Amino acid sequence: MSDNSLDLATQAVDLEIIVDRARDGQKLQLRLWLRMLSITKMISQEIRRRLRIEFQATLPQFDILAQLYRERDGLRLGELSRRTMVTNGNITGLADRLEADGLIVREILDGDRRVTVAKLTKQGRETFAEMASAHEGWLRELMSDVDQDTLALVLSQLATVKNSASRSLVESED
Amino acid sequence: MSDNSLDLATQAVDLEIIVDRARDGQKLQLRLWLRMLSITKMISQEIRRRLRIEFQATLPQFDILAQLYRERDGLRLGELSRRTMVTNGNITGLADRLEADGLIVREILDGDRRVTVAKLTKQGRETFAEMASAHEGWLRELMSDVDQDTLALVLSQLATVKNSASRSLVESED
DNA sequence: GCAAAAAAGTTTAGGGTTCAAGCGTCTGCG
DNA sequence: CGCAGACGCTTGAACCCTAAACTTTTTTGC
Repeated sequence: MSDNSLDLATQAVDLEIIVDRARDGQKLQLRLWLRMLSITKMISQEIRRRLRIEFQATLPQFDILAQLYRERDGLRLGELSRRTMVTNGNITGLADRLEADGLIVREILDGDRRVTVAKLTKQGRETFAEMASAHEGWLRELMSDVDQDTLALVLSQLATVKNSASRSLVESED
Repeated sequence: MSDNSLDLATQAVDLEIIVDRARDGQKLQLRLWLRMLSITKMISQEIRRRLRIEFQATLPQFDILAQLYRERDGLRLGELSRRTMVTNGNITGLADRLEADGLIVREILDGDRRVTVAKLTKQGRETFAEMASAHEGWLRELMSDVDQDTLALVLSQLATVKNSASRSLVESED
């Protein structure tokens, strides 16, 4: 179990925990991680496939449209990057393609010419509305064997996981 | 399911469903999906970052090494593709780079010259062992605020989600 | 005021991802 | 036998992704 042993005094204590854990059948963090990874890979491949076939769009594009859909006034590219967890440089190319497809427009903000704001066009709003509805249906379909109670439970437990990871990431920034 | 409402007769019916679900505070499937997506994105960005900094490796490369590590005799590229959920074409490039780095070797199978088998080199085994140990530690760190019972519970509930998605995918292949 | 620092986007280089098309290599069946 | 189709892998085109360097514009500190 790879105890990154630092100090002999705490070792004795830690060993008990380790033994208990070993008894339980192990590496729960690793197993949970691998399971989440395989599920999201499986589902997002399918979502990607359907978006491509039915809407000639990609998942990151859908993601950006979703953010803009609920912000009538548009969002600056940096904010878009933060919300979608996509790096800044990547936003540029995505916005280029969405703009070329006529789904969004880019406008330079008066008062600060460094800032670019992206917003949906009329066509962008209409197209996204269709996509979102289909997307929701696909998910209901993919999770149709899971009852509502379980869904709600997993949802809340995953909040714990998310908070743990968030905190860990913030704290390791020192 | 996919109610791309085509027909006015069914519309009225669908509306009731929508209203009921809205009352519950709904779209659990969608919310669960978005949560899983953001967690895996967050964690895998961090794992990627550390793999790059500490081992000059990428996550898919790590994934391939992991599969080969537990198969002393190596795996054919097609099998590798299936297990890692990476498309065939992609395996080629990944194997090219891993081979160039001296971590794996490719051998043509006697008896069927279409088949290529990849296996770890000595250096590959050693490097992977270090990576795996670090990787496991990172996950324990990222999930350190989640207690063991919760981990075990989420793990088992996610199995339900995974099975649902698997079944749904297989059945829609007709 | 003005140079230095910071902020917002873009560009670049190196991977990764998919799908579809291509090329050898087997194999089943007529 | 022989060859049509299946199989296993590689290639190519288009997109996504990241980090790091670079531009342009604005702010900050004297």
